[in-house]
Amino acid sequence: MPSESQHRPVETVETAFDIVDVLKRDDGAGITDIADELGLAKSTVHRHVKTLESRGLLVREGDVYRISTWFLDYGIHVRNRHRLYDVARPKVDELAAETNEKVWCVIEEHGMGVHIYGAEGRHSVKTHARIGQRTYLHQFAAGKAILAHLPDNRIESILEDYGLAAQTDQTITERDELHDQLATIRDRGYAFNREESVIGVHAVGAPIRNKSGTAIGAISVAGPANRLRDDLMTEELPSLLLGATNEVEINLAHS
Amino acid sequence: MPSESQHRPVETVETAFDIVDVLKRDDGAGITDIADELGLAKSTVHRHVKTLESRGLLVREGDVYRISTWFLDYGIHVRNRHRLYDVARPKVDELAAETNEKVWCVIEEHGMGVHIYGAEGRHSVKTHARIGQRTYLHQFAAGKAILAHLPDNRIESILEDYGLAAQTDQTITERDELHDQLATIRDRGYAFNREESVIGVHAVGAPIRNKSGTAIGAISVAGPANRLRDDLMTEELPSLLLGATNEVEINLAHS
DNA sequence: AGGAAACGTTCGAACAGCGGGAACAGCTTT
DNA sequence: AAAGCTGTTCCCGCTGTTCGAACGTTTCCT
Repeated sequence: MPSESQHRPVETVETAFDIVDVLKRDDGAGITDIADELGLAKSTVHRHVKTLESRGLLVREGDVYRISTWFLDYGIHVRNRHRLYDVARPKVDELAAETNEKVWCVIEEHGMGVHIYGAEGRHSVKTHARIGQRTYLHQFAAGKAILAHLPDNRIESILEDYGLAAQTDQTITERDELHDQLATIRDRGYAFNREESVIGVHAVGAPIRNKSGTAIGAISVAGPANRLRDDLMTEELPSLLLGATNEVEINLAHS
Repeated sequence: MPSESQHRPVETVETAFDIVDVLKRDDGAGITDIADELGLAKSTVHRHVKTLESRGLLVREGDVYRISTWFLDYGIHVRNRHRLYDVARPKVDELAAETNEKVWCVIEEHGMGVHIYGAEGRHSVKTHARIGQRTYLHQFAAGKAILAHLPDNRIESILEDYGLAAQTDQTITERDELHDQLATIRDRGYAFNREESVIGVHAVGAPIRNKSGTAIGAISVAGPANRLRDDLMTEELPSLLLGATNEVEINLAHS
């Protein structure tokens, strides 16, 4: 996000979170492993780990340290306090019941899409996505719906920061094509995803905007490509989605 | 948890998490507020906040900084990777459907009970508890079920560390009474909570033990006191619960 | 069994870098 | 117009972090 940055970071804090990241990536590790992986002295890592452990942020489990459930406490707190969560959750549940597909609520943060709540429909695909997952905005329906409804300068700076990495061979990787699609999305008010993030999965996404028209999040419906097609994909789902997002926007304005 | 601790913590890391804690408690704050609350210089707080923000861990929202959804990512990761989660979740869902009450899966960590998954029954009370919530083990059914099935020395050290704080006027605050109850719980295999954590709420909890018999977590059913009583409370629910926890224990052993 | 390797842990010393105060800039308030 | 409040930047001094080496245990290997 920060294009330039003239500030000198607190390196000790960075190493602490580097350690946390290693423990997340490797799903638990010992002192020596961490030290090797980060190029730090064992004693340094040891002191950090003991500090984090004494705060309860890490848990020793046999011969490895793991991230503790304190992060779950922090994370759920963040979600519950988000202005969108309380308003969007019932609508997401409704949509899942109506469509029988997987429905996600996604918010924008630091130029990425974050899945904060998902509801299972009766036939919903066991999806790739998890709560908390971060995805590039150009790679999926909800993300494109958000991206299309951000101010132009933010769109540019996001594309500048993250580029257009491919997830499948259908992912948009050309700037021109993206801008064309964004214009279309702005026109009709919703976005499609045809195997652009996962092969075999289609999705429809619609933005949730604040009073000034800027997207703060989106709701999407995802399902198998062979079920989400024709009128269901192009007419029914968009209409259901827009109904839901409109309600959310109204409730959001009066809260 | 650490009764002794001869190690000197990394103070810079502690202040970083102190800041995170303030932002969680106050639900967002400015630089000056944080500095005042922690007794630090504004410049110090500023550097820390900018460091955390550049990592994406904080988000600036108007004139306050907030904790970001990265913590949700960390937290959900912790939960998903927990050996109990995958095994217990379907059983918790089943129990909620069978009993129509609120069902929780709780694990032990650092001598406290952490709610990692909850399922709504059709009539379930909108409960106090949230995912990620930490509760003293002596204050609720799942906690007492866990506590009863820990090694004696761990029980002692936990009571030493946390004491017996009251949550309601029914909470156990006497050591003798607690030990009596724990013995009973060990005998019959499950625990009751009669308005000990929330007035008007009863619950039944049963432990989930590993091969060596030590509890690693518990499952509980909670509901209004006037519905959870008589045979339902003392016979039916315990029997359903024990069926579920036994299955979980078996699946846990073979995974 | 015995030895070696690998682990987490402790210690002291050295200098990087963290913390603090004061000054600056932008904004609203009075 | 000026005074109050922000967040931000600078630089200096000293604290506290880092590292390497050595210790004590356990595990693995031959």
